[in-house]
Amino acid sequence: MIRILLAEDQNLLLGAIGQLLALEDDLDVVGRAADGDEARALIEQHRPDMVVSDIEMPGMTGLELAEWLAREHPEIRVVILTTFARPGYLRRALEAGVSGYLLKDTPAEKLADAIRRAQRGERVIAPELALTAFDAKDPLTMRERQVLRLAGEGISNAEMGRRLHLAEGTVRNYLSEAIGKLNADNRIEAWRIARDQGWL
Amino acid sequence: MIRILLAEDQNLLLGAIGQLLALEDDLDVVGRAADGDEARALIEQHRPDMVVSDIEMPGMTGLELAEWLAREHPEIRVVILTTFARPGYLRRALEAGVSGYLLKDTPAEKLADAIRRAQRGERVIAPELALTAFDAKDPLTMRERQVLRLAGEGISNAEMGRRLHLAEGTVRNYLSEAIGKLNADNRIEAWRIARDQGWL
DNA sequence: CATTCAGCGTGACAATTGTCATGCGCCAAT
DNA sequence: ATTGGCGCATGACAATTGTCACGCTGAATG
Repeated sequence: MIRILLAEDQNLLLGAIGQLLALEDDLDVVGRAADGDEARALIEQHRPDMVVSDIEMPGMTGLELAEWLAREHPEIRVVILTTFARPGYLRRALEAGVSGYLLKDTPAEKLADAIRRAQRGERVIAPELALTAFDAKDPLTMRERQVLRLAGEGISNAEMGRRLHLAEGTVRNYLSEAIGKLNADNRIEAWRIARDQGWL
Repeated sequence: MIRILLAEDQNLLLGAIGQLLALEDDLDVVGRAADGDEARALIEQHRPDMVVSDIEMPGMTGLELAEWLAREHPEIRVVILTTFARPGYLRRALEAGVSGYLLKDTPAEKLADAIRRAQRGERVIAPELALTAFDAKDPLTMRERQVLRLAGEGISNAEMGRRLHLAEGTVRNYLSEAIGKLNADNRIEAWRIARDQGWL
């Protein structure tokens, strides 16, 4: 019997796959969490064999959860289940030692099977992603990432300077660096590229 | 027996709620589609009592599907099931005469119930949205919408001018209009506001 | 049928954004 | 102990973006 904890912020999906997995007789869903912090609490309480988690959740993300598990409970396997085929996410997940990385458009029938394979020690990666895993490495520095994130929200250079305690010119410089590194033509394009790679 | 057709591009969710609904003995899932066009074909074929559809799908969106159903098969009820609490989406859905508008973070248990109520003729709206339905109406003109969409992809004014066969100054003007109407400070903020309202 | 008004289109000018050269400190490799 | 590279920080200058005043059209209103 594989004891599973689910973390997924979309309630409908949380409930639906919960029921789906509960129908399998070798799987037992011991807990359901709607965000990373709740997941962590339930993990301490139930000590499941495996955590199946979304990435983008309020509070602690699935990647942070995976990294925390690798440190604190390395015996608990992790399967990431996400909408986003972002290379940077996969890379980070693999670096956290996850056993699986599946996309939410996997057919439902395959999920239980993937979980079993992961539990047996196999590493289960969505085939669309297996290739792209090791292409580009994040070239951004912390400062560049900061300004890019803010730029994506439509914040002006002047305002960024104020928030980060930098001269406006400095902010412009980081943005320009980022735009250059990402081969973009402006901040918006740069932001989209970085986001799609999972670098923000 | 309520005969249902599901349209949802996230396969996992499509399969999971399909199974979930099939467990109810007064509900029958007669077809599953992964995009709007497939949904339309299956509707012609099966003539379900109700269509449960996502909004953002490749090809024909759920809103377009709802509008088409209102014209071609007004007897078929529509329930929209989406991630996005965007007022503009709800408004448009209601104008297409849908019977329900639910968010994907509804607990799974409530879904079947909402479907039954919708089938009985009730109009089921996610409570978070019931209020916001009739606040702001889309103030954008077609041109403004066009340039805003392109701006959101990081396209420069010059390039937009080329694509739309307009002088660069004209493009700048539409953007400026849009920024003004939306009370934004720049194109990015304007784009985000419009998108969050469901106006793009 | 005159008038008003909204949408489309434009260019001049102002403000913001992007690029580049430069300097500083730190650390790792010679 | 140097040297070279990288990240951080800045300002001058160039390019792009944002604002405004304006003209044109057609549809709606009186």
